[in-house]
Amino acid sequence: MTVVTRFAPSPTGYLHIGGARTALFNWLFAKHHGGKYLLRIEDTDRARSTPEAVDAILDGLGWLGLDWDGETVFQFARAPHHAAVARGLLETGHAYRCFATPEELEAMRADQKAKGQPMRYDGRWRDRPASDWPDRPYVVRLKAPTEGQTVVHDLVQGDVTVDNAQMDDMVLLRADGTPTYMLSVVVDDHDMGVTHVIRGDDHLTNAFRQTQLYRAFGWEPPQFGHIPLIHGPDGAKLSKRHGALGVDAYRDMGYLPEALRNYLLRLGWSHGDEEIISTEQAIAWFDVDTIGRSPSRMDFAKLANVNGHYLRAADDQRLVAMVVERLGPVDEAGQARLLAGMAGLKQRAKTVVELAESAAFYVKPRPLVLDTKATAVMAGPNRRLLQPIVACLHAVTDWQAASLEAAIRALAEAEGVKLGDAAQPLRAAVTGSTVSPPVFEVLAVLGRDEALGRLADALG
RNA sequence: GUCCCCAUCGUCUAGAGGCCUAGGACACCAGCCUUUCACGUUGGUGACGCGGGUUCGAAUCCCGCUGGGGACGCCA
Repeated sequence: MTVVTRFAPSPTGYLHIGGARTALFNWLFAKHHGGKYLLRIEDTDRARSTPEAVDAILDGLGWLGLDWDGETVFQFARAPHHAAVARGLLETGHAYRCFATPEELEAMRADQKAKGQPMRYDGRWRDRPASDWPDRPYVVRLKAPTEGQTVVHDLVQGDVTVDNAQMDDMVLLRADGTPTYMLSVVVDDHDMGVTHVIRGDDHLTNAFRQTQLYRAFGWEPPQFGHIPLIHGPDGAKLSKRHGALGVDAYRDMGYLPEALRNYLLRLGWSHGDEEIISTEQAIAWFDVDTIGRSPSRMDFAKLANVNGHYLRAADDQRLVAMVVERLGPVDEAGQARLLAGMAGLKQRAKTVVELAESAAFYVKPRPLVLDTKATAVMAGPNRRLLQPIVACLHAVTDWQAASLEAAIRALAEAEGVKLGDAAQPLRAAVTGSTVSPPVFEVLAVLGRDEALGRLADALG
C-alpha cells in the first residue's frame, strides 16, 4: 500500500511553528516511504477563514521547501458532498435528527458543570420517533455506540482506549445543513486515500470520534500518529510572545529554511546523537517509531546555533542576495565586496540579520561613522600608530591579505608593539567597529583605494 | 469536574532490564587557539519527579502519588 499523508491547516491565521513541524513530519514520512504528501485547506469555518491566511500558509510552506503532491484541496468546496454522505447515515440508521436548540444545550452543559458531571450531550433526541419532530431546523448527530470501547492504535502514543460511554453523539451537520469539521475530515481523508494521519496531540481525542465515524461509514480508519505539541520557552502554551509566530516571522528574524527544518525535526524526533541532519539524510532516517511522546519547548538559542551551521555552509552568492535585501540598494562594486568578504562574514553570524549588520561596513559610504568602541580606540594611545600604518600600507605593492599582514607585522615589530595594538586602530578606521573579519582580509576586500581613503578620513 | 496523554541535565534528546560511576547537542563556566569577534578545540558545572512493587539486577516493566499538557462546541 502506498503511503499517503496530508497536512490540513485551517486558514484562520498564519502558519505557525507547530503547524510547520506537523507539515514537515508528514512530508518526511511520505518521502521516506516513497508515498504522497497532500495539502488540504480546511476552510469550512467561513467566518474565520481568510484568503490572506491561505496565502500566508502557502507562502510559508513554499519558503520551507515543503512542496506537496497534486492540487491543493479546499474543503469548503466539497461541503455539499459531505452533507450528502451524512444524510446517507440518516438512511442507514447511524445518525439521527436532533432538534435541541443551542440555548437548550448551553443550559444543559451549565447544569452538568454545576453538578460536577461530565459535559456531554445527553442523547435527548436519540430515540425519538418521527412523530415527535417539531417544525424547526435540526442538526444531524452520529448515533455513537454507548457500550464497549473505542481503541486508537496510535503510531506514536501506542494503543489508546476510551470507554464509549465517555463520548456523546457528535454533530455531523449543523442546523443550516453545513458539515462540521469531524465529518469533513473523515470524508476527505477517506476520499483522498489518506493512509496516515500525522497531526498534533490536541487531536488525539478527536481520533476516537473519527474512528467511530469511520466505523459508521463502514470504512477502515487510517493510521493515526499524534505528535506532542511544542510549548513556549516557559513551558506554557505557545503564545505570540514567544514562538507562535508565522514562519514568515522566522524568515524576518534571519533564519534559513533548511535550519528551521533541521531544528524542527529535532524537536520530538531523534536519530541517536545526530544533530545536524541534511534533508536527504532526514528522509532516509525519518519514521514514526522514533518520534518522542513528550512535549517539547521552543529554544531560540539552539535554533540560532543550528542556523549558524547552515549559514556557514550556505552559498555566498545566495547570502549576498539576502544581505542586499536587508541593506537596501547596493551598487555593483558594493555587491562585489560583499561577495568577496562573505566567507569571512558568514562564519561570524548566527542569523541573516546579524550577517547583514556585520556586512554593512563594506558598503557604507565614506566617511564612515565610527561606533562607540571604535571611537574609544581612536581616542586611545594606539592612535599614534595610524600615521605609520598608513605610510606602511602605501608602500605595499601587492594588495593581498598576506602581504598586508606581513607589512603590518613588520611595522609592529619595528614599533615594539603587539600586532593587536596596530590592528585595532586599523580595524576601527576601515570598519568603524572593533569587531570584524580579519582586518587584512577586510583591507584586501575593500581594495587599495577605498581602504586608504577610509584611513585618510580617520586621520582627518 | 470528566476523559486522555506525558514525565532523563536549564533546554532538545540518547537510553527498548545488566554495555549507565546515565551519553550527545545547545546554553553556561574555565583553558587553548588568536590581530578583534566568531569558528574550532580541551575540560567543567548539570538530570533519571516521589513512593511502592516485580527481578539476582530498573532510567528502562507494573501500581499509586505529584507535576505538566490536551480534549470535553451547531471551531478547526
